[in-house]
Amino acid sequence: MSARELRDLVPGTTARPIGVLTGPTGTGKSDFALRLAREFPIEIVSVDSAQVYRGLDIGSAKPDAATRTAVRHHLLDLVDANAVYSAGQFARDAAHVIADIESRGRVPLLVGGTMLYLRALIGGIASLPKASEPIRTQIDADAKRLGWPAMHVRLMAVDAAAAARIHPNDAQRIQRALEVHAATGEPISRLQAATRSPLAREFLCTALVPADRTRLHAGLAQRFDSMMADGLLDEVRTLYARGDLTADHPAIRAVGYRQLWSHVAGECSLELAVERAVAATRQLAKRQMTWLRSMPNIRSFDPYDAQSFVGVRESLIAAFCLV
RNA sequence: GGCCGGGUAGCUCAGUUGGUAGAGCAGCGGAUUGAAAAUCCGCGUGUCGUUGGUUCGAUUCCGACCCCGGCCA
Repeated sequence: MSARELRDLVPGTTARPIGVLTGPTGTGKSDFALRLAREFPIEIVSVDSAQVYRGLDIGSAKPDAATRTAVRHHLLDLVDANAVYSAGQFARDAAHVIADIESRGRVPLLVGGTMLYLRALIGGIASLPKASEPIRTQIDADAKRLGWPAMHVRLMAVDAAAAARIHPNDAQRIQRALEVHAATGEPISRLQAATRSPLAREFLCTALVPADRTRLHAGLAQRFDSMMADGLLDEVRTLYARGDLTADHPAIRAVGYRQLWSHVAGECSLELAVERAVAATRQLAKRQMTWLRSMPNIRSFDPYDAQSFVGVRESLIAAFCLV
């Protein structure tokens, strides 16, 4: 389908659709994107919650300097490893970067597997207050005293709709809902109901989804081994040696980093840390595939099928061709 | 070769005073709105090493055999 035909199908769409290449970790999304960039005037917009952190290079599979010189990449190395980045920030940053790329006559291609970020950009994310340390500290203190189920009861009193959706054991979401209520006086469920997309654009979503999970699992183990060979442990030691980071920082909670961190901290053997890291990678891939199954209008290809590149290219071409 | 431990879910192990068994991890399914590579929810039939015996009934008791540790020769 040409871009023009697609525009005809979607009344009111004036611009070219935005191409998205996603899929679980370790399926070769970046390689596909780089190949496409040889043929089209593409700039890559990373959709990756770990690659935004400076200092997380090997374990986040961040493209190296040579690759970044050859093809321009965006939304990498945005913040320090001690910072807290977010889906809301991503949606804003991505919208700006896309506008910038297009203003220069180039074509953005979104590449990555952080599905919440993708959803925040495509489907939008409510205008909510950002995280507040003082409020979270207070909520944590109460929770420690009363337990999270009691905090869930408290949430039920101020926001029954949110409480109904959030499990009494889901500390993270209970905390966020209480935080938003404390900061705004409004129930988070009401604010979320007003969600709108920051970009009034169509997205052409294409995914690399392995049909054979056994093969994916073998590939993930292999990829972790090669990250270790590339010096991942030293990278984690360097982060550890800074002294200002803890296991609670989002960057250190990332797959691979978290497990090696606990080894560096003397909590488990390297062998066990590696085994746990590889298992965590499999679990991440599984959760990503769960997101993918529920995403409408997405075209999937098997990364292990040699013909898939052709399909992915065809699938995205309406986003790349100028009209 | 002898003695002692052990052989139960993919892995590590618990348990059944005899009525065919359950935890953690892994795996699988799901949710997902500023931590999301996060967080949370749900899913447990497996020749209870093999084979004889006792018994209404054996994974459980007894015998033999096989395998894995350890000690002794």
